[in-house]
Amino acid sequence: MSGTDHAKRQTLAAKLDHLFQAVHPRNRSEFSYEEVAEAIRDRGGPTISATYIWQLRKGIRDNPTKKHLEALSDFFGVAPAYFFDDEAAARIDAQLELLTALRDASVRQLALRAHGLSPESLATLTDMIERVRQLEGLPEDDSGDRPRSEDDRDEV
Amino acid sequence: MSGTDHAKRQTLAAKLDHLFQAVHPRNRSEFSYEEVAEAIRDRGGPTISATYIWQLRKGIRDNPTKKHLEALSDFFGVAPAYFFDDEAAARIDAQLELLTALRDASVRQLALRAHGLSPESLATLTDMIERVRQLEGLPEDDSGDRPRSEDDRDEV
DNA sequence: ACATCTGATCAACCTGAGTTAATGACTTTC
DNA sequence: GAAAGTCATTAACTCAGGTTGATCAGATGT
Repeated sequence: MSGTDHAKRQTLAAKLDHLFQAVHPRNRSEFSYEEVAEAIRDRGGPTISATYIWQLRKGIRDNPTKKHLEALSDFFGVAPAYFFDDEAAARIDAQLELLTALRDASVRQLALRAHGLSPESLATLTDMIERVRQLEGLPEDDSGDRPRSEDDRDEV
Repeated sequence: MSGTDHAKRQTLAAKLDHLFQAVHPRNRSEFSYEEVAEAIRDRGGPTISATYIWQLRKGIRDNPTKKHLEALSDFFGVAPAYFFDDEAAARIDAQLELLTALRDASVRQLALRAHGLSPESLATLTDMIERVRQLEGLPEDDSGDRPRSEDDRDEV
């Protein structure tokens, strides 16, 4: 809200933590640090130790090198800008949120069945869902976002 | 033109070199390494040595840390993505090229006078300029870009 | 209850990112 | 034309970025 300067409030650790939570294979828990490290090595990236990834996530180390930033952003399927620009991070987070939602098989099913309905019907249904959310005591939606799929990763 | 994968051909050194050439104060030559280092320190950035900036530009060192990338991109007035994504770099380069052109007082004058002319007249004039370029043996233009000014730096 | 495995955390260590100080080339000034 | 200044380049060194190996906590099996 305050705005003397533009960025930096969201720490690297927080962003990386968010990525761990948001992107991981279906019906599995988060990636382990070892898995991430190994996957990065395998796909031709630089060597990176599991411990170091942990340190970054916990905030013990911030300030990784260019190559490690590239490797991590590549692995999690986000642009390197994610770790710099907070605005870009917010935009990407919106997409990640969608992907997180789609990990729920029922939600996925619902989305698939909704495809092809008329705009009017969709609007009505969205209204109804909002009504139900209220009944269940869930938070209101305030995001005016539009999903985009640029490059599907195998894991989501 | 070839396109097995998408990025990385443009080295960090080349990009930094480009920045040095493109952005510097009017009627002055490039910034010295000491000037850049000092300016970065002064504006509250991390400490960075002139020698190191030189090493990065010459390609002796690539792989700077996050903080140094932020500092450099901030100083030159480009997004950090400039050093990562080649596509973003190309876009930003188009803007920088314009700014470089506008350092020439005559070109600036020409641009100002052209403002307000009808699209037809502008098209005709652009054609004529292209003709003159050919006569003078200058390279053809192949970019279909549109300038944008997002944030004017005091030096250009 | 014990053995084994897997993954997070800790602590000691090592390498390369980044600095400092010296050298040389090239101007400028008195 | 010698002195003083500026800036790119080199080489030697320091320290923080990053690794390795050990330890701890929980899960799973027998």
